[in-house]
Amino acid sequence: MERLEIPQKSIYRISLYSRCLERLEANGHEMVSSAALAAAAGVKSSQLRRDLAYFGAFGTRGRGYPVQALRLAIHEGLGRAKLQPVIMVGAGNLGRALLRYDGFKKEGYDILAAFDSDSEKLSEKSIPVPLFPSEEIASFARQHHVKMAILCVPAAHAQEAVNVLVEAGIQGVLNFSPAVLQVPADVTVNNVDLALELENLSYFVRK
Amino acid sequence: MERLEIPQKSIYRISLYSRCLERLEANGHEMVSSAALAAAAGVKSSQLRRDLAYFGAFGTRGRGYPVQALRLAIHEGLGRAKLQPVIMVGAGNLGRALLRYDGFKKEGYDILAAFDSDSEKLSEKSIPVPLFPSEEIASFARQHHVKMAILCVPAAHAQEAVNVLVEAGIQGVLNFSPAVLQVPADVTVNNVDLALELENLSYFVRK
DNA sequence: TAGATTGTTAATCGATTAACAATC
DNA sequence: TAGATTGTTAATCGATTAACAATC
Repeated sequence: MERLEIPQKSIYRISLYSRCLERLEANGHEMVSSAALAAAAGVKSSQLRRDLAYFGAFGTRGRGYPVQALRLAIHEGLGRAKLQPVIMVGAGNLGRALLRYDGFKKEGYDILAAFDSDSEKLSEKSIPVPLFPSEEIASFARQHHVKMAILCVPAAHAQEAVNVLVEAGIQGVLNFSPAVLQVPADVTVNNVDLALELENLSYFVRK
Repeated sequence: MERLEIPQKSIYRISLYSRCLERLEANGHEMVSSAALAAAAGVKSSQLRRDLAYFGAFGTRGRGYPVQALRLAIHEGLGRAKLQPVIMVGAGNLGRALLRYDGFKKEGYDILAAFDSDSEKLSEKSIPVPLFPSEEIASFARQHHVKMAILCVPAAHAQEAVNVLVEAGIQGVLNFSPAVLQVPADVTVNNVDLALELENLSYFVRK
């Protein structure tokens, strides 16, 4: 089963199933049907079974899926490298806000350091990680084997910032800058555009 | 042209085009071709033309689109209510972090107040908006005609929180809680799951 | 007119879903 | 065995793209 052939949308859902399985396991469930797990994840049961089929056949006809074994199979299948080191690029309002958020660490992603081109910010005290000038991104990433970055720079500087990241060997970028980024095919960029999300919501709100 | 028939993915892209048009306009461009605008937004030109067709025909064959008129047509077509009031529900780490982010206001979304069920947090000083107990959500939303909310409560309390929001007449929820929410069909929930995004990225990073 | 580019159709592609044989 | 539920196929649905006639 070639990993790269699993569609990205399936990968998202499978992570969601994993989270539901953790909760079921914590509640002492040993087996779960595709119908029950799908309901917990908010999808159709046929979709769930199809998604799981990318990893092979783990269920037992007539009985369902073993909760723990399925969770472990998903972890194995996704090849998730827990405790993945991450760097934050851009320490403006959003970057600093996210640095204070503890949800990343809880999920196993450790933000090692932040970088900013504005040396004024280097004296900023309210940040829970070391803050370095942008020039040091490449050497730091190589030294600490960092493969993932969170990008929070102004839109106007996002492309040049991501160029530096690519050059530094970063392979995955979580981009909060409202900009369309060009990267080589072997680098993945996931965009989170907060203003766009609100704007989209407002379309569906009756005036 | 019935608004509700435009697919949500098109709505997202159209907002993106709008942003690109603003930049073109600021740079003094009067006309733009579908090819150039599509390149700026990172999509195919045929997709852009198809998206724009939902609003009618604004281009001129052989010449392209008038930048300002197209931007205005999009604003009109999306029916965007700028300066939309918003409330923040949940003032934990992520909620407080986002309250300090100024990107929402810049885009015309004004966070009027935050709500939390933990009365301990009510004395919290580092928040730039008033913080009230959760019991006051409904009366506040009605009084200030709030139709949109940002939800940042722990997963375990997300469903009960969104129930309160629905009851209070909220029609759009930007949900940062890692939970699958059930809402009536006339309420829109857009999910932003930061941990899921990082987890997804890590799948595409070579180990 | 010739060149350019839209608006729109038809073809393609990919993802979702229903259905059901396999089988515990 | 009878009932339940998977794994998988085939049908459906929806979104993307190529292509091109219309037309500035």
